[in-house]
Amino acid sequence: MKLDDALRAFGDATAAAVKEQYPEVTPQVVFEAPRRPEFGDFASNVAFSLAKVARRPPHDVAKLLATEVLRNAPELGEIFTEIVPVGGFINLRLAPQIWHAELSGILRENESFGKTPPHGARVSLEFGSANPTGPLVVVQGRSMSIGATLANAMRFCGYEVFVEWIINDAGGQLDALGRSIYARYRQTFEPEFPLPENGYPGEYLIPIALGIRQRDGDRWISAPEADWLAYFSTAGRDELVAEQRRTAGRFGVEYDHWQSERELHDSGQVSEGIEHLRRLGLTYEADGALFFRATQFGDDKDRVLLRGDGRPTYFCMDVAYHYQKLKASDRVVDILGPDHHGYIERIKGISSALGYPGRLDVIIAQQVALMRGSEQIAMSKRAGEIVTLDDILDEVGVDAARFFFIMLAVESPLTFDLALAVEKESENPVYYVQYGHARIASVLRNALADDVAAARSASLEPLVHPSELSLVRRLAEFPSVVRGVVERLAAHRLARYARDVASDFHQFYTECKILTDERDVRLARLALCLASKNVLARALSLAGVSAPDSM
RNA sequence: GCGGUCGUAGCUCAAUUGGAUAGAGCAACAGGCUACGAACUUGUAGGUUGGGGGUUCGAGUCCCUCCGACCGCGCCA
Repeated sequence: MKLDDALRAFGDATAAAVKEQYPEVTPQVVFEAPRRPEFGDFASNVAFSLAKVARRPPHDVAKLLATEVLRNAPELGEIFTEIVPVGGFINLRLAPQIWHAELSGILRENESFGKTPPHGARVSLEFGSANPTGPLVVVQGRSMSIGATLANAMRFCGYEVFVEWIINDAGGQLDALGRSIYARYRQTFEPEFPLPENGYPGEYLIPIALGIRQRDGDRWISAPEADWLAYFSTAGRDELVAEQRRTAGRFGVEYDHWQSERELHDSGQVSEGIEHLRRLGLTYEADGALFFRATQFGDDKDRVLLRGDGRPTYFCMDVAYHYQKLKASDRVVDILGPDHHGYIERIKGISSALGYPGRLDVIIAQQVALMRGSEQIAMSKRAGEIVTLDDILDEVGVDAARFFFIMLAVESPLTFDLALAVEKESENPVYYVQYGHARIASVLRNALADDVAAARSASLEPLVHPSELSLVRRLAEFPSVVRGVVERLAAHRLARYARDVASDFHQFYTECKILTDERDVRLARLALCLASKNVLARALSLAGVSAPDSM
């Protein structure tokens, strides 16, 4: 019998017992995994919800239900080695053969274990987006790691996922970029030529300026700004976006769509969004500007769509952009930086206003502070002291970066210790997990090839040691962990789970010799190794981290 | 001032949306390789979940109120 069937059988029997005792209620019997292993494999808290109706303390109700269930369905006693009422909970422990069946299922499904077949639901995910005015920095690394992990987990759960990047190339900042590059261009002729105020002082613009000089020589020196501005800013945008794409690719993150903000304006999608809001009666004019009635949707202020001079605001563009995304998807998720949380109400207001309430989730990825050991790394854009994502990848590698960035819940500020991330020691969680995988691979190398082949269909009966059963139980959690990651948009659970799997494996390894002389035990343990390796590799790959066979 | 997020072991963080005696890692202390990778593992110690009040069978989680930290409050993007 399978685990799900066993739990369903117990749930049905419990529901029947409740019906019998308290005909007026139709209970929902759900099971949760208790925190402490002593409480068994699963527990139900039905008794708590019945306490009021029953006019008896939860513990008595639990006790009654437990005995009733066993009386009505004595065969459950075979499947559950323990059915104990404790303080209102009904704790269940499953017989080893249920776990054996679970393990053979994991082996059979192999790489698709935990995977949900495509069901057609579409999700749009936007993350990482940065202004096209410079290289990507740490905070985008965090946003991309979380976003890409969520995207992987969603695909694994059968969603059709669109990963999007928005290029903020329509505002005044692009003019500032153009002027900054122009200044760098002029400096190749007159070193004293000043950088513009509110410009971008980073030296990364110099190569772009040199490129222009190489192509065009001195033809822009005496030209008026109106002639060169669009040319310089567009050239800068193109180069910098290409650079950002390259970094994202190096980071293992693939985007389905790079959406230019200008394009949204040029294609008329912005006007379309405005018209839509106008038709819904959600706009009004005041002081020569067009406002969106954001206060109707929880914002503390109405927001400007079109300025007094008729130019659309950034928010206006975002309305249009989200309108497109909401039309095309069943769920839309934005991951924004910490300075944007004042923006959440506004953007969620759009979702409701456009007729898609509850479809939009906005996650704020909190700040990342950089350390190297005990030394704090200052980052000041103004002084040009920027630590780029590329710098970090050079220093710690993709695996450590991807793993560190998803380790914490998004809403917690993250301190990224570069020294720790390269440490090949126990305190580095990436190596801990990867070591687990490499260790399994090593055991499998040492085993006879025939044994490994035979293990896939071997009898699992010999697996009775607590550390063996704990490991199986852990592996069996994988599908629900991935589902939890998707439902709660909580990528950190995957990192934590990978750690737990590695930990349970190490404990099993320490307590049980795998390559023993007894063939049936050896094969069963090799089967457990195969399943563990598979689940570990799966979890790591969803996180974008490699699973090495040796290190 | 208004609004948001947060405050959990010495440090860094979890806690399955209200469940049991709040859990991990690191650091500290004491153990374990004539066993496949010791990059591992076992144990000990460490807590009034910022303070106070409330809601109920039950609160780290929900409500109120203080304290503290970070952030937002443009016809910027």
